[in-house]
Amino acid sequence: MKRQSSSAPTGDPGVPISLPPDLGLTAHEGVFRQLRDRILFGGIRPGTAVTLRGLAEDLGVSPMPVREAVRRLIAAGALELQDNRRVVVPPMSRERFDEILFARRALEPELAARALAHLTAAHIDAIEDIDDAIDRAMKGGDTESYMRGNFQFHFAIYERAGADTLLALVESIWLQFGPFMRMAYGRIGTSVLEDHHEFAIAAMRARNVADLKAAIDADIGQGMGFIGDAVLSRKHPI
Amino acid sequence: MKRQSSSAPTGDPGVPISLPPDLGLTAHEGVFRQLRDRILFGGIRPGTAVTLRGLAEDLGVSPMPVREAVRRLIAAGALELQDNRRVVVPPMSRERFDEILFARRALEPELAARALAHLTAAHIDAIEDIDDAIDRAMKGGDTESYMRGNFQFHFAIYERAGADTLLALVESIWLQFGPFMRMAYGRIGTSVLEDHHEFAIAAMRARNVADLKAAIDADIGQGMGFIGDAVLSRKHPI
DNA sequence: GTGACGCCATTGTGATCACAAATTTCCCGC
DNA sequence: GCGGGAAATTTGTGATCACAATGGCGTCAC
Repeated sequence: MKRQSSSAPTGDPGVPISLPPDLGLTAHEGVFRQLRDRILFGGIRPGTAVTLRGLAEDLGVSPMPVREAVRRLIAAGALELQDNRRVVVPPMSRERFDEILFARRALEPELAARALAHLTAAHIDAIEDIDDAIDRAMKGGDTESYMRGNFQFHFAIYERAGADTLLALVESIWLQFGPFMRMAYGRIGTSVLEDHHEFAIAAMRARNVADLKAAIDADIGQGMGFIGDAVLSRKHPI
Repeated sequence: MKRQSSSAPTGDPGVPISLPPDLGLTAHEGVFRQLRDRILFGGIRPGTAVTLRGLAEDLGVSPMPVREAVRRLIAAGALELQDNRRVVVPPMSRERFDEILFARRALEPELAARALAHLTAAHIDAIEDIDDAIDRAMKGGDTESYMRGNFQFHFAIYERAGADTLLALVESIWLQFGPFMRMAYGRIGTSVLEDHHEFAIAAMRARNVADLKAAIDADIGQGMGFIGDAVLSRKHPI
């Protein structure tokens, strides 16, 4: 599926700014991934409006592919279309936070369990490398790298389950609490975190399903507890 | 949010066919609901291609709002965009079916449990009315009404939980197995069904959370078992 | 100084046009 | 009769234009 001829009918040189040049995917798919990453890793603050034309200019495309990407993200719950037709990252509430926590604990340990049989030693080594990078980012206070690493750690496991339908549900959930991870880490810092990734890696090496599910569950509880404390304690929950 | 002026620039009378005249929602929202219902209640056979222009003509709008509605449904997993750019209802596989079953059992009993506290006697009466309608449809062999009733029964309960995030996940899941319900009932008929709705109603009246969760879980197991037997036993799974 | 009213820019929505890829159709050659 | 390739149609994708609604901003009255 090649990209269109990028004719750039206007007189300007037509240089896309932050979108990778081509890569053989459609414009709207590229915009979607770019936008998804921004949301997932805290690039968009909750409450601030996102405009189609603004994003289109940012990414060097027409508003059209942006519309489709935004529509997808709205369907995933990552963005919200307000009554005034403003598009924003929806605010977090105690109720919504609780639902997200429940869904994560209901789905992610199962996904990890299903992945275990398909994980080779090489896979586990790669996952441990990701965890090492997370540790370095944590020590260095690099919030962005920490969040990217944490996402990679979890999904490197989940992807091996070969359960795309469940994976899509979990991705949708991550998109909904992603923006608030950034807010939490920004407020408190990453140095105080102690995740349960080591336990998960040990359980994977030991091929122990119960321990792996417990480690993932504990990691979710710890991480979400941290976010919940930081975000929901505010007077104006935003 | 009013609809646009519907100028109908072509010479034809411009009569929308199956879309309700206005109702104060955007065209793309109307198309979305129409299309969602078709998918949910078996109006679109898996594997058959859905074209943007074709649907637009059917619904009396331009291809534009159809694009957005289709994009939303693709994001929800209800439709699939193949490599050849064809849009279809994705086929069912044993693996995907198993994931859907797991997700339903993980989320729906919880949703029912959370709804219980908010259910008034009047709500339960209304739900029982829906179940009566289901029984009539079942006796009469009216597959369409049965499916609509079954959907209404479950979501009349789930909606009262006030858990929109979880509800959206469950809606996405229903969209994915809906088309195959029709296939199953079409092959075997609705008369042999015996759901667990009565037990669920009794548990709601008794305010018994555990029984309600058990009834919903049993209903899911029975219904999905029926669909699985009918759909996955085919030589060509489609 | 302060409030309200009106004007203008911005924004999402929908329609139409253009284009390339894919599919179908049709015709010719064997 | 039957396969194969070229032409024509169909289809998704992207861009541009038009429009109504919303928000922002300045101005004027008091």
